[in-house]
Amino acid sequence: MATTNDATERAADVAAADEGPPQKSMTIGAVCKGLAQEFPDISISKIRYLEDQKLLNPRRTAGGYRLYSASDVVRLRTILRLQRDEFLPLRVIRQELASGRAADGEGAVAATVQSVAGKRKRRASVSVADDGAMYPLSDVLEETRAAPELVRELEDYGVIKGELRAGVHYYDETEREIIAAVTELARYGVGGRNLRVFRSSADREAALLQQILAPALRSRNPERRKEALEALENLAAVASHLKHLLLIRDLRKIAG
Amino acid sequence: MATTNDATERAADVAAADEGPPQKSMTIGAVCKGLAQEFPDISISKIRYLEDQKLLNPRRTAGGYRLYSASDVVRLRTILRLQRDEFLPLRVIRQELASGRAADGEGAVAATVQSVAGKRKRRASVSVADDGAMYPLSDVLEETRAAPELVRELEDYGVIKGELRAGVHYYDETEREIIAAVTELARYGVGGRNLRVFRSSADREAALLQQILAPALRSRNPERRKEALEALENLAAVASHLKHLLLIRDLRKIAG
DNA sequence: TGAGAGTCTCAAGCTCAGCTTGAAGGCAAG
DNA sequence: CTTGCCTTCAAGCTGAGCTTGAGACTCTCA
Repeated sequence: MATTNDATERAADVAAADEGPPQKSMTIGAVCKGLAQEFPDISISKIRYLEDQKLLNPRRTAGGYRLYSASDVVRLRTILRLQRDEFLPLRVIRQELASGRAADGEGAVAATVQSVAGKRKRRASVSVADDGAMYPLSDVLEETRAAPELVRELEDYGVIKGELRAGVHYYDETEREIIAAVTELARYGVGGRNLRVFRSSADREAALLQQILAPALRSRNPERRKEALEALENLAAVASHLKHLLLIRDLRKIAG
Repeated sequence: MATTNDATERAADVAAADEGPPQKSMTIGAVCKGLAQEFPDISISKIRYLEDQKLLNPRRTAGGYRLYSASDVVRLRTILRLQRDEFLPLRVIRQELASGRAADGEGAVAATVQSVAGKRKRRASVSVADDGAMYPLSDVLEETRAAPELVRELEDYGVIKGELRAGVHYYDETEREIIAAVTELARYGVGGRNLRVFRSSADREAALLQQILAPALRSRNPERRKEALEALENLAAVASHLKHLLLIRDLRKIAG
């Protein structure tokens, strides 16, 4: 794993956009550190492996050190995203990149309209297992176009909590999606106080599922525990689907 | 690999015989042979493996032989397609199926290479707009493999109501899916009485959405009413997603 | 009422993708 | 010249996704 520290300083301005045109290459350690927030399971050896597999091809110093340009980093981010969110094998990612079909979501710049265009639309499956990726508040606000006070409201209600690191609020993937969803609801006039309805039912359902799986979850046998966690994931998926169906059923009456 | 031969012929009508409705279940060998065209790397052991991984759950004969119904075969095809064309790992496919996000694309035959892209067929699995299709109880029971008393229980609880036509109970698409979901939950030990939790929260959320869209829904202007219905669909989708996220968030605490 | 094709379970094994680890050493900069 | 980051290369590890027997049972048909 990266054991850098002062290299971090250089890494900090991964996406900084004030420097002149060229030449802000980073060493492998800096790149790794810079991406660690979004991709917690990144590692130096993994980056090297990706190069070995012909997915990257950074410049080198005279002495043989890898030097990553900004676009190299973008490419790497794309690779990691395709791998984590779209479940594509490296062999396929290589082809997608080669055929120019890459297109990073939002990325470092612009980001007008999330588009994603005619790409494959598979959402990152939300799972009980947390991969640990964290996003700074500023990114979340920009991506979701959420009102800052709405985020505060959510924190006040205890719906999200974030994490304070070095003076910056960070949120995980789920929290980011919650913010996006609530923002969407707000556009239709569903205000913050109405969220209690959602929150309390989620709490009650979670308690129900917990009760059912409690014995297995408390088991000391890791095998059994793992099975219980998988069951939990499936139960959550089915339960959510059922809730959706019931809602639809109710709404149908309303709609006429 | 497929080791079938003429037995396949017999297998086709294993359970046909005297029953009225066309319930033609097939043995594993017949299923395998039938899918071999579209999926050359299918095999009997693979189908069994998928069941082991909780992706399939066919009926059994008294002697323990697996019997695949038409919908089992559809499900299997969907699994194989998601695996081959979308590169999804089984763990994710399981979730997609559990949450009803699957939806098979007609597909008939051939379709080799299937050049990615295209195919944006959005087939909204569940919509507020009812297409009116109805299914007789017998079909629903066979497809969902639900216990008949569970269906009665659901009717008693007012979760589904069905329709009585010529002495036969008919259910719409949504009701059928509700039955399937509840059956799935039952497999994990979530009993009928627990459904109150889901039902009441759905009711409350529906009431909330209705309240918000009431003016527009009551409008005499058909244009405005149509917009309101669309908004209702979107709201339902976002609300369901939000509920899912909140549930996940809660479960994460439980999981450790 | 067998004979024989088909199927069952269960445990062990196999292959490949996707990394990780360790050894042995070179580069960069205070 | 020392300290920490970097290099290559070979070997090893882990989990997903099956496959392969072994031994026993089931189903259909002559």
